[in-house]
This record gives sequence, C-alpha cells and structure tokens, in this order.
Amino acid sequence: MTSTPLSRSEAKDLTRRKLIRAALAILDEEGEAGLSTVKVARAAGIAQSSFYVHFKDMQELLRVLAEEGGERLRSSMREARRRARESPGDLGLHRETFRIPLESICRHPELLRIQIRARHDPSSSLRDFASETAAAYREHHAADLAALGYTADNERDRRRLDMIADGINAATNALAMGHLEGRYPDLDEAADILTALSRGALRLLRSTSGATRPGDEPPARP
Amino acid sequence: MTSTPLSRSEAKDLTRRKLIRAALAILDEEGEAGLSTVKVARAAGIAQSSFYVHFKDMQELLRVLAEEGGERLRSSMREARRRARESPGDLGLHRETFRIPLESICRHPELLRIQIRARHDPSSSLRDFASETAAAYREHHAADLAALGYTADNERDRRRLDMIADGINAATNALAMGHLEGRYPDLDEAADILTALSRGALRLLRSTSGATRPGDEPPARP
DNA sequence: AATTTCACCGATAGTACTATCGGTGAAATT
DNA sequence: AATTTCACCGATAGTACTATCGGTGAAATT
Repeated sequence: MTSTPLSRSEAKDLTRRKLIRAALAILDEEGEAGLSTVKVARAAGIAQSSFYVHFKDMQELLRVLAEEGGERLRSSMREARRRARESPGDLGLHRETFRIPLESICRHPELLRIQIRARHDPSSSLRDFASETAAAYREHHAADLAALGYTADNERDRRRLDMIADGINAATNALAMGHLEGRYPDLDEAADILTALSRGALRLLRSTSGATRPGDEPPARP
Repeated sequence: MTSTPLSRSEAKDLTRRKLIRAALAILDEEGEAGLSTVKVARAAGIAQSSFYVHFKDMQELLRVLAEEGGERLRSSMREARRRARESPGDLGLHRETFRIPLESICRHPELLRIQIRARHDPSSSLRDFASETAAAYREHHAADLAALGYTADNERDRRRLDMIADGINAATNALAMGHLEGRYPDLDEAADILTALSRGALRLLRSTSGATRPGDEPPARP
C-alpha cells in the first residue's frame, strides 16, 4: 500500500463521501427508519458527534442524498434519450424506448426503491424528491409519446396521455423490480410486454382522438 | 345521550377496536415511523401502559392490522369477482374487470398506501402482508385473463402472463392513486385506459403464443 | 355479602438516539 | 518558528419511546 498524503480539505471531502455512501447503503438495506447518526457515522468510521461537522442534521444529509440521486437519475435519462434517438428503425425505437428505462432502473435500483418508498411515506423527508422524480419520469414518457406522433389538443386527451404515461411508468417500475427479484430474467421480454401494453393504449388514442366518447374500436387514424 | 351499560369484556373489546382504528389512522397519516405505543394509546384514550393489556407489543398490533386488512381486501376482491361475473356482455365484462379493482382500491385507499409502502420498506413488519397481498392481486388478475381465454402452456407464456398481470396491476394502483389525488376524476376513463393497455398485451399473446420469437404482429389466432 | 378477577392507571427503569461542548493534535497560515 | 484553524474525539444533557410493576376500583364470581 502506498501512503497517500491528503490535504485537510481532501480528507474532509473523503469522509463526507463516506458518510453519503454509508447513508445510501443503510437507506437501501434498512429503510429510512433504520437511519441514525450513530449508524451512519460508525459505518463511515468516525465518531457520532463528528457527523455534525459535515451535516447540520440527518435532514440535511437526506436533502443532499436526494439532490445527488436526482442528478444521477436525470443524467441517466438524458443518456437514455440520446441512445434511443440513435436507435435504427421505427420498431427499434419503440422497443428501445422501453428497454432503456428498464436498464436505467436496474443500474441504480436503490434509487427507485428509495423513491417509491418516499413517494408513499407521509413521514419521509424525501417526499419532494420522490414527487419531482415521478413527474420527471412522466414528462420523459410524454416526450416519448410526442416523438411517436401523439399530441393532445384537448383536456380529455391530455388527461389520457397523462394516465397512459403514469400507467406505463408504474408497469415499467414493476417489471424492473421483478427483474431485480429474479422473476423476469430477460429484460428484452419485459420491454416487449411494455411495448405491447403501450401499443394498446396508442391504438385507443388513435381511434378516439378528439371524438366525444369511445365506442369499441373504429379503425380510423386522425 | 343514553347511557350504555357495557360488560367488562365488551368494554375491553371496544378499547381494542379503538386501538386498532387509531393505529390504522396514524399509519396512514404518518407512516410506520410515526407509530408508537404513546401515540396509539393516547389516540385511543387510554394510558400508554394499558396498551400492553391488549397487545404484547407494537409488532403484534401490526400483525393483527395486517390480518384484518388482508381479510378486508380479500372480501373486496371476492365481491369484485362476483359483480364482474354478473356483468352483461363481453366488452362490459372486460371493462368491469378493470373498473371494479379501481373502486375497491378507492374504497380503502389507506390499505393500498400502507401495502405499497410496506412492500418496499425492508424495515417494515408488514412486508409479509404486502407480499401476500401483491401475490393475491396477481392471481386475481391471472384468473381474469384465464376467464378471457388466455392460458399458458409453456414457461415463456407463463412468464408473460405474470408480467402482464404485474404490469396491469401496477398501472391499476397508479391510476387509483392518481384518482385519489384528484388528477383523474373519472374512474371510467381510467378503466378505459387499463382496458386499452391490456388489449395490447393480449394482442401480443394471441399473435405469438407458442411461437419461438415475436416478429411484429402476425394476425393469427391460436 | 364476601371474594376474586382484571382493565386500567401512574411511576419508573432501561434503551436508543440527537445535538452540544470543551479538548486535542496535525495541517495550514503567518 | 509561532500561531491559528479545524476535523475529529469523548462526554454528556436532553428527548422520545418501550415495557414492567404495584396499586385501584368496579365488574364478575362465589
């Protein structure tokens, strides 16, 4: 082992990173209820009281965690969008549209778990983060639908697009979690299912866009 | 006010119910982290120490809560199945299949919220309850699909049915939550979206059942 | 009527955690 | 070289909660 002479600020930054990493791990393994300055500090290898050198309180650490997580998720989605645009063909694009979010989730599953938990936990300090993330995903999806040629010009259609994005989103999360739990080993299969689900929804939009009330399935395109 | 002379056991049962109700309310409003014998007992109008007359500890109260919640959910689903069977016509049946679970959820939203939270919280004492409930929903849905004529006779098709049930399920929850949050005021619209999503998935099953790999969309029925 | 049972009470010991404070030594500055 | 800064430390007061214990009075039993 080569000794590394660290400056004071470098050393401080290092322990700060250690605290953040430790908190993320505990958050993922034991949930928000399992977090305490005692545990985080010990996991990072410092005294409990030294926790306060780096963060005002646990709340602030969680805020930082949310910001970093949000940044990671956003960049992951940007990357996804970029790759999807490069994908060849129309079917390919449609399928990539679904495989890529699945992959993004599987790359940082702890972020999704934490987010889902926070989204439904009224006592969570991460609720805002969770809501923003959910909204970002919805927008992401709305953009994808727009890219496929579906735009909403009245309130009902907008609400429908929202519901579809919401539903597909939830399904994406569910399949990703199932993949991580080992139930669905093949992500391509999952992407196929999502593609099929969305096809059904798009068919509905196509068949009744602007109409007053849906019948069964008139074939007309807008 | 007419005075009600209660026997000792009746009175005990009453406070027990009060404790359970109080716990459920706190669980819904503040999450599992907000639960404590202090709060529950106070909300039920008894001394903190009297909590232990009724339950060994908080863990046991949560177990009872999970059992009661499970029973409520199961009976809600039985009722749903019964009504769906009575529904006229094939399209009607398909749509009822989706509207009824939505209604069930909206009748007891706190149960879904608690379940979703527990399902993703590693520190929760309600995880088993949540897993069982999720599995029950999936079976419910698999049965619905079977009723519509989709049966799986190989591993890949079984996995697909699972994924579809999982995905539709997640979408159902998402739309129900959206309805409760006021974003989707009309449950029928939500049911239409779910119907459309599932149609897409069913079309996939139809077109590639038993085949080795899906192409785009051959029209053949099995 | 006498006795027993028991749901509930207040007090309290024990546990886990938060957040502050004064002290220390090595890094940084002068 | 002398002085200052500051990341980290141990100790500790304060907070919130759990779970037990002995006591009490009214209901239930004898």
